[in-house]
Amino acid sequence: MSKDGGILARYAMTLETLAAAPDGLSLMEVVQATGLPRGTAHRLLGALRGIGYIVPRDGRKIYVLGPRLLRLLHLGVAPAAVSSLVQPMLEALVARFKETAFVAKLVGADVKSVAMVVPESDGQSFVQPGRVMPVHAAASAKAILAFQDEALIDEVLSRPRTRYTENTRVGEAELRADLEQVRRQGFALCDEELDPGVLSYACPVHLEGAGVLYSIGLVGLSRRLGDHPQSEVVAILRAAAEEFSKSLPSGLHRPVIGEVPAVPEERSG
Amino acid sequence: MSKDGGILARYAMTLETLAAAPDGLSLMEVVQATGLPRGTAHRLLGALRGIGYIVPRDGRKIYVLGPRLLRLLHLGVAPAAVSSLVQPMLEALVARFKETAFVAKLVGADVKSVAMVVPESDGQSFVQPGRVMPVHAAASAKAILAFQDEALIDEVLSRPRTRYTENTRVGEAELRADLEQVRRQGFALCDEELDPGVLSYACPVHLEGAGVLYSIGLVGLSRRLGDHPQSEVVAILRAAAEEFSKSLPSGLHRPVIGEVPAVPEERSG
DNA sequence: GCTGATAATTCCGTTTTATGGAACTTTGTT
DNA sequence: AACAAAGTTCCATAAAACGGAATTATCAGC
Repeated sequence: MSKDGGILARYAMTLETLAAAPDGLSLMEVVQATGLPRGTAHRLLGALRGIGYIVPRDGRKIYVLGPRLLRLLHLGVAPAAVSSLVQPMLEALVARFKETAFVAKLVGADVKSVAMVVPESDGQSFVQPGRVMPVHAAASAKAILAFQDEALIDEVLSRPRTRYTENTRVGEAELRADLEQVRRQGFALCDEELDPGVLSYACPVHLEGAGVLYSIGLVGLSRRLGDHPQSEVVAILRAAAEEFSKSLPSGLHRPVIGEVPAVPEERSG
Repeated sequence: MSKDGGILARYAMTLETLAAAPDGLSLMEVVQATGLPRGTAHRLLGALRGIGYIVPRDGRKIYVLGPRLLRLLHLGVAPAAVSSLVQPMLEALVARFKETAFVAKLVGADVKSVAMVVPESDGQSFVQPGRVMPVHAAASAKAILAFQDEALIDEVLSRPRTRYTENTRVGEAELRADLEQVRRQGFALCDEELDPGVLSYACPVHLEGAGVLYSIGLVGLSRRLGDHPQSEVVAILRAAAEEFSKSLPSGLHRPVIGEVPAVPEERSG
């Protein structure tokens, strides 16, 4: 059977066929579109479903691209690519709070700031997109890390931590508690943990089906930013995160509502 | 030795390992990160490279995610997601020409309009969002189709074609010549081929490494739109296409050389 | 340039898995 | 209920993956 590509060629073809179909495809539609034999197409779809690259929609016979693939694609996108998307949102935040607004992204096991807008009033505080945020002392990093899987969290927490200020939290148990709190509350807060006198908030950006890869936040002097009620800041950041999420090429064609019951069947073996 | 996942599990693992490494990984790094045997990892990387999912960087021994994955991302993006992005650009075009401006996207083997802005003066429009543009009689469709691969062009040209006006081109040879001209000139022009008295221009949007999936164009009455010199219309549409391309999340992680200036300490959180 | 270590690549006999046509089961329709 | 169409399972055959070992390329340091 050796056509041109290798064994993966037909998987890739199948994925692209599904990607091109806004509402998903049934087995027979895939067969027609790809020219694969029925049994073969069925097996390929099963294998793709097995690794979460595609997902059955609604009932069980219509397939769409799945969350795992979406996440992979997001991870692969260069940070700079999103900066133009979020610029207007960040500017709106700055206009609202007169503080620096920024977006951070998970890159490998680091969290990097990828876009930032600074209020005109304090021009001295310049921006360094690409800066790696310390995971234990930056709200932006905690907001993202809290929603990663255990393996990544373990890896991150196994690294050495600098005590930047007397507020910096360096104990592993402390930090795990922080992350738990972030998960519960839906936002992260760093109060002079990185720089003295500086306060920062960050909200995770939940990508539909792809988990959390970005956070959006505010930084400013505790004296000023602290004047705003926490609930107000968080509410507005949450709204911005939601808007950001929607503006990203997140959603695949159809909302993947149903949960993915990870590896439901493993029979016949 | 069939572990839990299927045969694809290790490919997925490899892709995710690479996705987590913005600067790419060598074979041995992949081996270390995944625990795969050397020979196996080498073979997997070769297969992934064979289908364009990963790409060797610089020399030949560092692998990063490839353009074909990026294309998958764009294909999977719901058309509505881009409309907010292009709205400002379309409005600028409308302000400039006082004609309807729109963006079309390749969806499967069809070209659909996904966003448009109509000049206030005339409430009438010739394009509605979601409308499938006939591939043989719409500049927007030709601008996209011209840059697809032969298989897709063949498929599209094998379908029946309606003769909308006496200018409509239905002959296969004619249409192939049209596409060739689009490739040469970098834009498509339909002069009363779809609706009598209506002229339309469209330029392809070239996505970095992902080919052409969108076009951006103008439609209007021949009498009015025809008054503008073709070179002027095309130049401005080209500029808009370029701007659009840059605003999209194109670009996978790049062989960025000037990496992390590693600023010692600065404020932020 | 020589040399020694490390990474990359190729080899190849063995074993596992994919393959796809056909048979079978489920689903949906008149 | 009967029929048609889609979905699923079966299975002998053929093909490809497998991975350890051997080979070649790459690159230090001398």
